[in-house]
Amino acid sequence: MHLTSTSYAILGHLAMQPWTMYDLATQMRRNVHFFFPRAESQVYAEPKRLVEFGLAEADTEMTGKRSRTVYRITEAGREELRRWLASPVSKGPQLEFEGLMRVFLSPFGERADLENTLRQVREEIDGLLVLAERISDEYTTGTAPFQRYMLIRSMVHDFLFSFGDLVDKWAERSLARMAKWDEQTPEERTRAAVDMYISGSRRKRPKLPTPPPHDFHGRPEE
Amino acid sequence: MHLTSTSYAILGHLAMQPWTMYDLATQMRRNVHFFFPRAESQVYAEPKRLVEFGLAEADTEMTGKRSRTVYRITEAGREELRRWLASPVSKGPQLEFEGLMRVFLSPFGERADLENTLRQVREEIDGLLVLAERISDEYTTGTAPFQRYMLIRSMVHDFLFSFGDLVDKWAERSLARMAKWDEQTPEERTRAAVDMYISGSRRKRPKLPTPPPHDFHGRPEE
DNA sequence: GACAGCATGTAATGAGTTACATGATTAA
DNA sequence: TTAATCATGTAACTCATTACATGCTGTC
Repeated sequence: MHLTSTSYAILGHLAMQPWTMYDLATQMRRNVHFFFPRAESQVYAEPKRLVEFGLAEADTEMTGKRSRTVYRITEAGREELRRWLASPVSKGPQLEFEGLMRVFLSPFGERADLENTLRQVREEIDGLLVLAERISDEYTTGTAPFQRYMLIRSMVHDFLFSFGDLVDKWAERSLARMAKWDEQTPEERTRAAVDMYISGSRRKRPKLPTPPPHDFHGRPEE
Repeated sequence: MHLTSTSYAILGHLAMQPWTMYDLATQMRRNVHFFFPRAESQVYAEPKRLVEFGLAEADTEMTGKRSRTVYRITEAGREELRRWLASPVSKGPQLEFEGLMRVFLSPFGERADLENTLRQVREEIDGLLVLAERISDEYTTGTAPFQRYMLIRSMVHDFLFSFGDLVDKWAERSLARMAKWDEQTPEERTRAAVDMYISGSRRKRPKLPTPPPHDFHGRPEE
């Protein structure tokens, strides 16, 4: 039996309480979608594998004519989950950010394209921010379904909100920087870029010369 | 012809200057690895496709007995790149963070496991921080090979450093929160979690009741 | 009577990864 | 002469995605 981290995500959800696959899909969307996205078809495939390995069991009930299969974790499943949680993390945070690739390559397009990209990034990240806000409300007002895990969920929320906020603020200040370009001399623009590098640095030590200025497309200026 | 965003990443690199596939792999690692990771085998497959579509051309030279194939972009390639840069972003930032999944599921394991996970996260993110620092130095001292793109590269750096810093700081403060648990009453722990939710919120409005406290494993306390 | 939501899938496809393989050149 | 780096791949796989398909149930 080979379990992927997707398997453990599902197994972990079953550790909270029994769910139908439909519920599992809903929970995955709500809980982990923004840092562990999986297609629904995956979510529908995994519980069967877990049953196959004896890590979960299925109970089928009837709601009128329609069947409902509820999956629940077994003791072996809990054991396996504990084992996994004690094992080392297999990889660090992976980011896949096409928008940033477009920023990186923006000198080969129009300046307006970069503005559009940054605006689209802000729109895209709004989904995360809205969900985080909603869940935050639920926990603080005591209406969240898993109130009992709040200690830990608040940590996850902390990360997610920080991330969403970072993306939004970054795009915002990048647009603000662009807006200033017109009224800046080439030297001022270059200076601003250097400052960016200096402020985004752990050891804040003084940096030395200022390189010659170039414009948006990378052409020498002055 | 169907180009993926990987194709455009390679095409975009060729827009800077001609490269061998080996160089391309090196550049991808240096420039975009942390927000657009691709296996080397991919990098070696793409240029051939670009040539096939007339977006790039290959020149083979000889270094002694060994052949070197240098790929360069064509006018059609630049055109296609411009077209892509003007098209809408296909997806927002995708995060895949197994470590956070482990945090989310930590109530089903030991507290020590969570500590280990957070420490491993800090170790993992160090690679990004180190690279960002190195490149930052190059640009500010004027020794970077693509100094002319500094205006834009500083935006990319801004994001990347902010992200790395966020991950590191988040793991750090989470460990700090855990360390305090022992000397806190259940109410204080719960209060701290609620505060986390409130501070990680865009509209800072007062929140209402404090729900009953639970311990790390989600068991009711007091 | 219609529509949103519940519930469960399959089939085809594909992009990308892992692991391996090979040999030349250059600097220490 | 040994190791690092240059240089270029292939084969097998696998995880996951997209798109589609079906039909029931409860509510407005």
